[in-house]
Amino acid sequence: MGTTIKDIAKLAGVSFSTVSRVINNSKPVNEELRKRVLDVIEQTNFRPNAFARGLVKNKSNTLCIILSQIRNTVFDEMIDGVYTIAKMYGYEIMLRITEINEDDDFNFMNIFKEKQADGIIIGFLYNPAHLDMIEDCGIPCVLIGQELVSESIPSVHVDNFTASYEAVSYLIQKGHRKIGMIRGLPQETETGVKRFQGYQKALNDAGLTIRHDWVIPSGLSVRDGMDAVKKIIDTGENPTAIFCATDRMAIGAMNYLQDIGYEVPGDISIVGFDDIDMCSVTRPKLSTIGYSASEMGMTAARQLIRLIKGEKVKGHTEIPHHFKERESVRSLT
Amino acid sequence: MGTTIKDIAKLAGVSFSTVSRVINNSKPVNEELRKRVLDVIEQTNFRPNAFARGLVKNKSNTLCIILSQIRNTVFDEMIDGVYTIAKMYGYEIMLRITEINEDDDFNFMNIFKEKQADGIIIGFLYNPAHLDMIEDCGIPCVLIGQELVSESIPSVHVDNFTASYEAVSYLIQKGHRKIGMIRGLPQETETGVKRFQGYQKALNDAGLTIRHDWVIPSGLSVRDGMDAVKKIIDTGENPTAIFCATDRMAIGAMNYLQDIGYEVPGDISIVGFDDIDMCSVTRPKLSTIGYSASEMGMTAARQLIRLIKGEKVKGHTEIPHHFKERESVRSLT
DNA sequence: CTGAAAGCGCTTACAG
DNA sequence: CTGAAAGCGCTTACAG
Repeated sequence: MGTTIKDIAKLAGVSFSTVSRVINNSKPVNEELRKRVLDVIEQTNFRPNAFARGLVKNKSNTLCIILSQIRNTVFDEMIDGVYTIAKMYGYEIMLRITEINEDDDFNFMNIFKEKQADGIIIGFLYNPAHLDMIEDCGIPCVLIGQELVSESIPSVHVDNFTASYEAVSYLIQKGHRKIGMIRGLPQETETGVKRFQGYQKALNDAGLTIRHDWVIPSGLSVRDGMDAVKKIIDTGENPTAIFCATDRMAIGAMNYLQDIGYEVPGDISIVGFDDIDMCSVTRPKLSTIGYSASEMGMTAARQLIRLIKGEKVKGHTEIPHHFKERESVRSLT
Repeated sequence: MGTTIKDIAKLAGVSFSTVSRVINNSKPVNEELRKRVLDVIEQTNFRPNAFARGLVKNKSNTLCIILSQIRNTVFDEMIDGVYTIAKMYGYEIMLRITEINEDDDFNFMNIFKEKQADGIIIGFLYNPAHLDMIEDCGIPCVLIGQELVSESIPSVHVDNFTASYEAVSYLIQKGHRKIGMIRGLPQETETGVKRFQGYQKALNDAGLTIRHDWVIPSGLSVRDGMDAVKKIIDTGENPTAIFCATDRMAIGAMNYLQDIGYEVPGDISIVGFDDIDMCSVTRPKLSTIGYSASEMGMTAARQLIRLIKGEKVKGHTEIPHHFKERESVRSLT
């Protein structure tokens, strides 16, 4: 358990500089010595201490991912993507789940200062002002899923605004005029804001006005979606369609409506966002906006690794989206 | 960026031993000096290098979680639970996703040998023989979600066997005699094996024989569930009920059956396992076995931290389960 | 190609 | 209560 390079050196009858060299393949070493060292390492099952190595090399070979939450999001897929790439390049992954409103909020930078990670993928940023601080520190870092504008910090995301615009325009094209929205809590994510703005723009462009009591800020879970539609129904007048900022909300909404005797899409049409696997399994199947979350994760990881290596990185990468027409929207025309 | 303890010491006009002492609160320090040091730390935004600290203290304050996959599982909730507790005790979290059949398989021990983590939560173990090696190494480690027997390695899991037994017994009690199962790939998890054994026992106890062409090994996703149920239908004779090892499989199965014109539960009843949020949102709502995955994560984290601290830990913790009766089972009596 | 030495940034006995 | 010194386990110039 406490084997060190010195032990290996002694057993192999060489200096520990030599051991280090064969471990790192950093300098040519006589074949015979190399073999001796390798044998001993094999036998003792030796692994060099990452602290000592990190201390001198000043890098940890780990990537940190900062999230607000892992449940009810599409982050599991993203993490999967990040992991796939990280592994290829020999990086480990560290997770940091920072709840909103926590003092912990900006402390994630410490993980970098402490050298625990070589770079950070930020899936969530409460305070955009922090961007400046990150820029100043020169920390290798990429934003994922968010569209905060920063010249120097790369980001990977879908064009939430356009995607939402298209989805709502689709509803309008299908003859809908009374369109509500279940949106993310505006304090929480830029993503949520963009999705709302796309909705807003689509309505405006069609000459429709927003009914603010049909726009419900909500948490992201199925349960939250249920609660949110209820509020819309409680206004006493129903929209003919509801655009939801996430599929989970949409599925919750659909479920609640059906539970109280409405037909979807007969009475009210529903559109979601994310295209999670459950969308094709609800009745009716959910029309939604699809994109690849794992692709997002992979791209973000690639960018970050380049950044760590000091390479130049293209500023913002857009992950393609597409509207998935299924069964949850009724044509009114 | 390169601030060290020495810099702080110089700025505060004290020795760096003193700086270290105020940082760690390890020894009494004169109030005035302490304040001076604290001020400088505040100003410079200093954080001690984790490598150096880890090197001397020989601990990393991080917990590693080993998983086979994060998608299509209940691991996002578990991770959430682990995180909650880890944070309370000042631990960071490191993720390791080890695909099955990888040479990487057992290499996860390296992460411990390299001192990257103080302990490991194993959510997946390909080769039970590895348990012995873990025991031998004396690595603080707890098994989560798995029921591999080991005297010395604690585990946290639901009683998969009993839970499955109860679910299938419920079906039998409802008058079902022809009961199929969509199970996990037997090579993959102990969990899957236990769930199958519960099914087996329930059938045996009721004097029913298993029709092996109605038992389909399958991946865990919705899509996999669809494919699996197709195989059952393709036998030409239908069971009246199908027990599925995960909700996702169950939801996929239900969906496929409905797509090809069957009624659930009219023609075929379906039962799942996990009680994910989507269960109450399908039509019909899915009857399933519920338990708290985040509770599992929390318990595992607590056990692991105790283990790390050298405290005695109770061997195996069972997370309670309960059958959730909803709408996907028809009574045949 | 190889070894002895310095140093990475901390913590912690050891003196005082 | 405080400082100087040793040491944690590596890597990497520096000589040879």
